[in-house]
Amino acid sequence: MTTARRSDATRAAILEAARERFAEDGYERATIRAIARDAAIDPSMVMRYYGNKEGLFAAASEIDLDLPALGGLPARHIGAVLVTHFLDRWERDDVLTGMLRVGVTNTAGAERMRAVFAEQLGPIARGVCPDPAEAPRRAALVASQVLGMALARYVLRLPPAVEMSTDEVVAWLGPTVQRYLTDPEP
Amino acid sequence: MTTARRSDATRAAILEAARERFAEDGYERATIRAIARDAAIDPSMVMRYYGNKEGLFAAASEIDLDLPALGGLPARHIGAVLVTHFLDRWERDDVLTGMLRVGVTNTAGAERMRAVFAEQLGPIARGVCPDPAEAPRRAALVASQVLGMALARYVLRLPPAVEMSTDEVVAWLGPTVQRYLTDPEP
DNA sequence: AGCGTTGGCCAACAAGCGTTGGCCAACAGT
DNA sequence: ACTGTTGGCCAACGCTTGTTGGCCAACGCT
Repeated sequence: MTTARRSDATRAAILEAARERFAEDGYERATIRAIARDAAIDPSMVMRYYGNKEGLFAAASEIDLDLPALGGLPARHIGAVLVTHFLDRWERDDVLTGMLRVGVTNTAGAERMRAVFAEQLGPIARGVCPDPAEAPRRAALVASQVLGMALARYVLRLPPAVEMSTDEVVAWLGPTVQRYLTDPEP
Repeated sequence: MTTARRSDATRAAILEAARERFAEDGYERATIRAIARDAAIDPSMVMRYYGNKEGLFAAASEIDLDLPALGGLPARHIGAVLVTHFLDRWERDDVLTGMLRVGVTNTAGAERMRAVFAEQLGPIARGVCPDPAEAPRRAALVASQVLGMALARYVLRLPPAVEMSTDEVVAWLGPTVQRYLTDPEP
């Protein structure tokens, strides 16, 4: 077991600043110098602790969608529950917005997103959709709608998407997600 | 009327190279030097003709979704027609992928996207949805699903989304878009 | 008290960026 | 043929970036 180091606070501060900057500015415009300034330390410390910018990004983008277990749930409510959860998760902090920003411009970021959805949304789809072999496709459909709304609402900020209440979003997207997961193939 | 200049070919070459680079790399990583190299001219020419990088981007991102007139169409096919058209438009060239990439990291890019969807998708929604006052919201919902699929399929390249045929995508997304446009509010 | 280890800053590097201004050849009008 | 205009390249500028290595103070152990 590893004992606590004196530098752990600094490491954490760097990571937090990095997450914020990556989320706000995307990979290229989030400079190590700006991150270091936010964390109130010298840029060289970032290098010392995380090797290089890619390493920092890898450390800063460990993402947990934190999806709920859907075990005892009535099958026909899954869509609404899932959309509700995604909205919550998206508004809790800006890690997911960051993932989206970085995934779009950076190869490593895109790879990370593929992994996150395959590992965390895939199993859920496998649990509820009619034919487990179709689970990846159905998960991708759900991802397309959920990510699309996140894009419109939190990144592009299309005014009508921003103005909708979370209840309205759930009412509109819930049935869509529900259909993608549980309806027979069209 | 303005007469043709000798430099028009160069101007066009720059614009084409710019579109490609912006689409592939996003705003920051699409450097003027790289664009000039692609167009086989000197970087300073880009400045001469387009003022600065922002001006070049503005000129390179004049976007036409080229949406069809839906006049005589049976109302219940609108969803499928629209999705089909978007897929076509998206695969015809990489202007839209570029718009997406840049819209995510660049303020001017996001602004451009808001304008494009408000001006080109808005009117269509106004024409077919029950209450014209709800048109912007419904257009935003359609945008969220269409952009989300584009994101998953052409930018993040989630494998299941890439592997689906266009027919399958239309079969799944068509009803969603249809519902967003014409169903009564939930 | 002495000494190795750790945490941190400073100064600098090479590379790449957007951008500028000057120079030269090819053209067009007279 | 002469001259003004246009199209183009070259070389440089000031700046920012990621990254490196050396130096110093604070700590923890014996």
